Amino acid sequence: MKRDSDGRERRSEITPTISQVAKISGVSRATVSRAFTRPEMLSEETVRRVKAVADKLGYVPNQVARALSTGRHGNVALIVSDVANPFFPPLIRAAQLHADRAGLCVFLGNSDEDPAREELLLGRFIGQVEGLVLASSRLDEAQIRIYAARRPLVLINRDIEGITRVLIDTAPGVAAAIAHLAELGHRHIAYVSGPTTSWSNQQRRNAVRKEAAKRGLKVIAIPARPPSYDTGRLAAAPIVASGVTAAIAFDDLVAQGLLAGLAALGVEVPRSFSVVGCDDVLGETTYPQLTTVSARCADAGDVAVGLLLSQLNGGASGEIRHKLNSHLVVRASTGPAPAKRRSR
Amino acid sequence: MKRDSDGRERRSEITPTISQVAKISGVSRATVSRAFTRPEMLSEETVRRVKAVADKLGYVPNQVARALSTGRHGNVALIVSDVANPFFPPLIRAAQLHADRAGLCVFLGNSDEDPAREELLLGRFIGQVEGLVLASSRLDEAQIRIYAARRPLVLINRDIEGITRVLIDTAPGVAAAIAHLAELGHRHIAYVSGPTTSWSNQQRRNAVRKEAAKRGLKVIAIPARPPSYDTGRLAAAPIVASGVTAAIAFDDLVAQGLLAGLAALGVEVPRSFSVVGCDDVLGETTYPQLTTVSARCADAGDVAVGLLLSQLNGGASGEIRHKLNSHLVVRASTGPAPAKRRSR
DNA sequence: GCTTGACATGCAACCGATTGCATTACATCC
DNA sequence: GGATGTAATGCAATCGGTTGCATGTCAAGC
Repeated sequence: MKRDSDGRERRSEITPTISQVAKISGVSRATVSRAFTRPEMLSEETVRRVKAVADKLGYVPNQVARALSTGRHGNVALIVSDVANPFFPPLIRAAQLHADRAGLCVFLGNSDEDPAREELLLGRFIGQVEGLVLASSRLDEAQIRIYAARRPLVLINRDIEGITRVLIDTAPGVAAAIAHLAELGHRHIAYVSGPTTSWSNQQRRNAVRKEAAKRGLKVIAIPARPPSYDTGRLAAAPIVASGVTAAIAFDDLVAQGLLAGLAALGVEVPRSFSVVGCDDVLGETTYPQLTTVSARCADAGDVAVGLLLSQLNGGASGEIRHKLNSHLVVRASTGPAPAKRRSR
Repeated sequence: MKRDSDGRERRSEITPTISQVAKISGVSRATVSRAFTRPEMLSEETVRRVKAVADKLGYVPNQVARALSTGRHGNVALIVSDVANPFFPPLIRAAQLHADRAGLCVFLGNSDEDPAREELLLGRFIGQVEGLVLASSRLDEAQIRIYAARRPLVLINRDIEGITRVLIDTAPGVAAAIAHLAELGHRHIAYVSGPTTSWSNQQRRNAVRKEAAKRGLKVIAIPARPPSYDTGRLAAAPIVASGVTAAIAFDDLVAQGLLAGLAALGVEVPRSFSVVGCDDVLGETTYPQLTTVSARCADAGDVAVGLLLSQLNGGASGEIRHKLNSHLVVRASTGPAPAKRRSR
């Protein structure tokens, strides 16, 4: 390596190495190494002397070199499909926190819903992490299996047999939402659906259908694709036209758009129409405050990292399929079905 | 290193190394290395052959080993004060994207507004990154200088002399907002203020005062601390009581809360009251859509990484104080001052 | 035919740690 | 006194790459 050639290298001159510490304290490099990693092997006197020298020099063991020799990097990677989607920040935050407590650094990757980009990131990360968490991965199963064979890997909201995964099971919450609407007198409702390929959307749609059938409600499906504020807003017109008195949306963003669309059409919520969201990431900040299904996204991040850690520590690597249940959070966007519509 | 001793090591056996590729393609390790880093030194035929073998084996150069030998890690760190604050995700996303394009991996740190935690993260990152970006750092100046001496470092919304920094200058946008309100006939407005110690809040408050004085508007300040949806909502009552006809909030979250508070009080926006936000992170998803000052937070992330990169590539490391200007985005939460109030 | 040089490739040292296996010194025990 | 054990430390290989400096090959030039 050419040194002294530029600013970066010059900087590293003032970063002391194990050899310098060894020389100054008059011991071998091995001893310095052990003073930090296995001090019980050395005499107290030696440890004290070496550490004193290290302190004076400002020596800190080089993580990179250590990783090369031990294979332990102290890093994990988290790849999400879109940092800016309000579903992810709480998840990221929780994952982060858990990793921090374990002394691990977190690489964050943003796949932008693009499998190719996701794989690129994976390739860059895999060599410098101990494990990976993939949230809402769009990669095909075969690819995921290849990476999972190389490093411990945990999936969030992706259901692949044999790979540790955390699934947010919104079915109970959605069922509760339908029950809630039924009790309020609604007989005819809409499901504003998300991506057809999404595991979450399938879950939610099935839960809506099942519970509605049980309660004798009629359900129509109106798409909002891709799920966003705008597609939610645009769904308002067909929904109102369809004559339903309530709608349950694929996620909070869609629900929020729907709320705006309804307001623009002069439909008052919850007086003349009820809206239920999903994920509970915006609920308190909409007007009216949104009744929604709590998806516990923060828990998902926390649990995923927890499972990863236990796998790293040689925990059982058997089939783990962790389900997070959900519940309904009733706020102000749902109310009794309007009489005139109900009688229709 | 003891191999075969546990799952992790066994896994790494199937991670191909440069030696395996070299052996199979019948060349030296140096040649394989060059096939990836300096292919122009080799014959086309050799490069093709080596790459074919590498592809078949799934070989990817080990970043850690490369970093050890070159001193270049290919990583940068981004530390923010709160991932979950809507201001940051767009910033993170943009920073991420820029780093990605440069082939760099991003460590994300979440300081949770805690200087001690921030320093802990910094210590963990510093040894394995080429540079750092600190957004809204809470660390004291001396600490920041120490780290900046070890690695290229860029600050966002923190103004420390001699350290490269990106400052989001919201003054022009705020001034435009005041002008906008003045033109709509408002004569008496409120500034819903944020944290007193915040650089951004100081900026914004001063801009409001200055422009209002210029236009002969009266301004009162109503605090919303800490800035949040809830404190914004609670500010609605005193604001309405004060008799002003418009308010400009410290950030979008506060503005959104205010919107909700006003609606709860039966005050129609924008018919009888106008609201302006700041940051433009929620504007399109509120109802009514929020008129707000675009703070270009995404640009801040992008520019910060850009500056970091140019510093890494030996660019001028002179005093850089990059200001991002702002502009007003007019949506639906502002309108003409109500006649009855104006005449008051 | 021999020098010259460009081009392609290999050799081996190096980056900064960790760690299995000596080696040394000294105390203990028979 | 010599064998044995144990605690403290050093030696040197290793992790997986990069790179300065040979070395070898072949065609062009004289």
